[in-house]
Amino acid sequence: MPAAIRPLEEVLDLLLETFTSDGYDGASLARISEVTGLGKSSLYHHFPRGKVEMITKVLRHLEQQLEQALFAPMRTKESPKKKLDAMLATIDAFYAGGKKACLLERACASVDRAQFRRPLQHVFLVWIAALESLCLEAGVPPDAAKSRAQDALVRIEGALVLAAAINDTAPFRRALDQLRSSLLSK
Amino acid sequence: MPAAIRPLEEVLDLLLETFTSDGYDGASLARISEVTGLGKSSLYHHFPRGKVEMITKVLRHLEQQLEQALFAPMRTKESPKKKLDAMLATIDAFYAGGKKACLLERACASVDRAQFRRPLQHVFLVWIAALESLCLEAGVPPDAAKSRAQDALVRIEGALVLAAAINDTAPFRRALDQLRSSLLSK
DNA sequence: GTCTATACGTGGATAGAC
DNA sequence: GTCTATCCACGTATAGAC
Repeated sequence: MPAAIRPLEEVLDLLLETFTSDGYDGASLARISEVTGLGKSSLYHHFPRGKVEMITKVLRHLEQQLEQALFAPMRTKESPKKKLDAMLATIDAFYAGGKKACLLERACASVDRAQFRRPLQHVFLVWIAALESLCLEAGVPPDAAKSRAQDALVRIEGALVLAAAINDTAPFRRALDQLRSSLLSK
Repeated sequence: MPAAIRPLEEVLDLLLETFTSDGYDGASLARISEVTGLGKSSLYHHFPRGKVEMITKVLRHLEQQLEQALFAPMRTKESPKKKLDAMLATIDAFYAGGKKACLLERACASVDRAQFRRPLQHVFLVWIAALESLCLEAGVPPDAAKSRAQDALVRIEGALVLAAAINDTAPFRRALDQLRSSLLSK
C-alpha cells in the first residue's frame, strides 16, 4: 500500500471531527469531500463501501486513540486515584469541557446504525472493560466493578446530551467531579 | 377548525412513535405517510412547514403527555417518596424498561436540530423544574436541588444511550434504582 | 381534506479519462 | 490516486383536480 498524498491517519482525524459535529447522517459526501480535500472518487478509492466503511474505520481509529490516551495510561504503576484523575482530565479536554458532542452517541442515533452496530458496541465494551479494571485495581468489589464502569459511561454520555440540550456545561463538569470522588470508593 | 378524519392527537401519537424509533432524519415523509395513513398533501395541510413543524408539535405533545403522566402526579399531596416511586415506574414503562429510545435524545442528534432547538430545550427544562420541585419538597437543600434534578436526567438519558449501544438494559434498570434510593436523600 | 402527479434538489455512488 | 462528469434513487415540497 503506497503512501497516500495525505496520510490516512490524518483523513481519519478529519472524518472523526466531521462525523462528530455533523453526525453520521448529516455528514454528506459533499461536506466530507470539502473537509478532507479529497474528491468523491478519491474517497471511494480509500473507502470502497462508502460512508459505512468510513464510519467503521473512524470508530476503529477512535478506539486506538482512546487506547493511547485513556487505556494505556491506566495500565501504568501509578496509584489508581492518580490514574483516574488523569483520565478524567483527558476526557474533559476531549469533549471540550462538555461543549463537544460524542461521536459514539451521535452514531447510536443515526439512521444506518444497524450497519455499524458491532464496531460501535465494541468501543463501548472496551471502554467499560478499562474502567472495570481500574475499579478492581482500586479494590472495588468484583461484583460491583462492572456496574460502576457502565454507570460511569452512562454519566458521561448523559451529561453530554443534557449539556448540549440545555446549553449549559454544568452537568458535564459535575459528572466528572462525581466520578472523581466516587468511582473508586468502596 | 373542523374535526379531522383522524384526530390530530392521534396523528401526533403516531408521529411521536415514528420519530422515536426512526429518528428525525430517518423518518421520511414516505414513511410518515405510511404510518399515519395520510397522503403527503394531507400532511402538508396539517403541517404547512413540513417536518420541522411536525417535530415541533410532537415535542409540545410530548410535553403535555409528560405533564399528565409525570408532572401532575408530583403535585398531589402524597409523600415525596411515593411520588418518586410512581414517577420512576411511569418512566420505566415509557421507555419499555430501557428497550425504547428517547425522542429527546434522538432529536438532539439530528441534522436539523437547530430548527427546533427551543422547543426541545423547553421539554428538558420543564422536566428538570418538576424534579427540582420534588427534591425541594422532600427537603433537599435548595442549592443542591437543581443539580440533583439535572443529574437525574443525565442518568436517564445516558442509560438509554448505553443500554441501546451494548444491547443490555441493566444500566437503565440500575439508573432507576439509584434514583429511587438517592434522588431525595439529604 | 385528500388525492395523483410532479417538480426540484441533493443524497450516495460510478465511469472513464488522465 | 485524482479528476470531471454523470447516474439514479429518494428526499422534501408543491400544484391542481376532486
